[in-house]
Amino acid sequence: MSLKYSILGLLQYRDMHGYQIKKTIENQFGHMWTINYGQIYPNLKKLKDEGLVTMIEDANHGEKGPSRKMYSITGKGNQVFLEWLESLPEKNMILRDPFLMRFVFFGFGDKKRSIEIVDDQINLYKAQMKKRRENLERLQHHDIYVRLMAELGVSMNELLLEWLERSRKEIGKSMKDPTASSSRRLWRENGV
Amino acid sequence: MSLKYSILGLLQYRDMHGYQIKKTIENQFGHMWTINYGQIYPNLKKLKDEGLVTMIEDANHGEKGPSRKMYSITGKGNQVFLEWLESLPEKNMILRDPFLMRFVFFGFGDKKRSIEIVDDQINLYKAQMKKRRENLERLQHHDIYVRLMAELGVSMNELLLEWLERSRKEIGKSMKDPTASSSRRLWRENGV
DNA sequence: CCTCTCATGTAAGACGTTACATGATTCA
DNA sequence: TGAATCATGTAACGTCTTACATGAGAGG
Repeated sequence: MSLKYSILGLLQYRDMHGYQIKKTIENQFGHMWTINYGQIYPNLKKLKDEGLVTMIEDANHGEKGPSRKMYSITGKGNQVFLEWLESLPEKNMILRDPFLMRFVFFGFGDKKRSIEIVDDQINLYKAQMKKRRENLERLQHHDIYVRLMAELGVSMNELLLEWLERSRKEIGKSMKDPTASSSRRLWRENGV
Repeated sequence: MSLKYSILGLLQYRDMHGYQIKKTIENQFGHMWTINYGQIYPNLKKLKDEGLVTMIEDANHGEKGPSRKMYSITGKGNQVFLEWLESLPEKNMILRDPFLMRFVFFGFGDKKRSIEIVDDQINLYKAQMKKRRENLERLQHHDIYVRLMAELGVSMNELLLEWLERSRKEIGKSMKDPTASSSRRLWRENGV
């Protein structure tokens, strides 16, 4: 997996603790990824065992808030990171979306309900859009790679919103036009 | 998970066997999803045990090729499917991409190598684009939902290609311009 | 006072991938 | 003759999610 390497990548910028790693991946990279502690902490432990990072208990932080464990990348970690960075990605993009999985089958359900669900998605992406635009503004003078990633996040969001609005209209149209829904049979006959 | 429900959805169109279900999900829905037999067959078994589908050994197929097991949706399966279809999606879109995960860290590696890896992605999406456009053409008179999904697949592909080409140029620019790479420090100071 | 954010972790279970086994047919 | 496609399945392994436990500080 690449989480391991992403952690090593973040530690190139500076030493970090687990909580910070999660926040950075989720908020700095275009708001495109999610990760949970169940992945972060075991991975940090493993990286430490493999000698790719070292851990420093953050003693002078102990007074206020919970104890922090800062991680630093080692020479070996650096080497492993660079090897990964320059290798070709093992896999293609993976996309999973419970909404889109439903969407394909909306022809079998109630149109009004479909529109409600689409509207829900529109609101979701509008909220996300706000975050992503703010994030992009904040990154204006940063590392071009991080900035480009943030731009991709915004562009994808825009595309999705336009597509959702268009889909909403087409569903509305098909509610009034009785001939539009008869195409199900064609697919049936077409084979796979 | 939604694979279970996607299978029920496909069985709304017509009876299918496992192999066919895989092909349909991969090729009919915008070439956006992948699935493997390790998911399909256990899921079919489970659906059968739950009484949501029934299995008919395809006897009159036995002469040529391996034995087929056709699955039909039951009344109960139909009911469960419709409940799922009209419920709100449990989760947001999940995107994972080993390429994008590398991309954010290209500032730490060799620029020439980065461009090679970007070029590789461009070729990959160009090939995918061809498939997706053909798929869309084939679906011209089909179910609007399936068609809209295919359109989304093409649009996303286009967006990704444009973004990759632009990124390629920007990496090239940053190779010549020494001031462009100094922004790493800013992020460091910015906190998380 | 209550909620949010900060901070670390584990255990169980769900989900997904890879690799293997098997074998016929079709097409170049 | 060899590769691709059709067809079904399992076992082992890896990854991811969810739920839990714990506790302090900040701000409204």
